[in-house]
Amino acid sequence: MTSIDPTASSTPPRVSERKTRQRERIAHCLDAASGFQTAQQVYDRLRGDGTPVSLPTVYRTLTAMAEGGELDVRADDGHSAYRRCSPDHHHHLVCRHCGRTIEVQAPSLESWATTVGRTYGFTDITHVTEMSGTCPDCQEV
Amino acid sequence: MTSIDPTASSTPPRVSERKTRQRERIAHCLDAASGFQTAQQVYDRLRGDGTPVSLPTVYRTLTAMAEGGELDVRADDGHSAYRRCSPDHHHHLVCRHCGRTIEVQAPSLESWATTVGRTYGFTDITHVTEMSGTCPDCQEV
DNA sequence: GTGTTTCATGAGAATCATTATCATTAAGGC
DNA sequence: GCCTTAATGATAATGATTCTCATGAAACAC
Repeated sequence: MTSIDPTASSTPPRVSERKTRQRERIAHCLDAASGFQTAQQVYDRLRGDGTPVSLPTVYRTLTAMAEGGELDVRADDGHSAYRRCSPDHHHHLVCRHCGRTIEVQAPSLESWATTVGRTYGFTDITHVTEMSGTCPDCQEV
Repeated sequence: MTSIDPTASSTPPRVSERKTRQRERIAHCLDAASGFQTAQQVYDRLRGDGTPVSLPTVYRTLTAMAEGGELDVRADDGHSAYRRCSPDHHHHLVCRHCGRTIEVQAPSLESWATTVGRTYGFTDITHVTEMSGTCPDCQEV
């Protein structure tokens, strides 16, 4: 009944990612910004640059990138904001005034987190640290 | 034209917080849960308990509590989720399966964050750390 | 280069969480 | 108990995000 026709070309499930101009531009827009951006901001910026793109495409692309681990997501008031994030583990130091973001490596934190987790019987520990402060440029009054 | 009547009683701006049954119940609902809850979840739960409350009230109360620093906010997919959070500084250890949350004190982290921030010229450093893992109860297969 | 397949895009509508409006209710102080 | 005023609830409105489906363009085979 449910036998599969062996002559049929069994197309393996493919999750291809076609390279389109829109995706390139969206990725580039995220690279250029140092902080979080909402989908609407990315959209406005691209339209301002003369890149033809639609809002649904921006949403789709951002969501896909976030699922692929390329982006950090944050709740910014009622809506989501996205930030480029290198795949290797690290932490962030964010200026709370201008939004400038610095990625920080912190090997000592890794072992610390694992130790703390073990204390409570937790395994498979991962962690995220965000630091906020005032950056040098924003300290001048 | 636009002069203000000096005889009018100049009521000073007051920000009082009246104690109502709804607010008590919402706060209690947050205390009872160990993890994040959305406004809708809080609403459903209270209605299930027979507490008469409206969705706008839940939203208003959660927003007010979050602004008052009593709650943590997180983007859960498209909507916001709230979690009770004691006012003194601490960190969280969250089970990624059942959502159970443990608050962890970590004095050494404080000085570490400040040091890292200073390295980059940042001042007034604050930080947030979230650890995820598998709790003992969820490890049994 | 041309044809074919299939995924990505865009325009618009639809969905759904969240917020605003406003009449009504009930705290808190007298 | 009365008064003032903030809180609530019902409903509508807002607005971000997602869905639908027809069209356009990559990727690939020939």
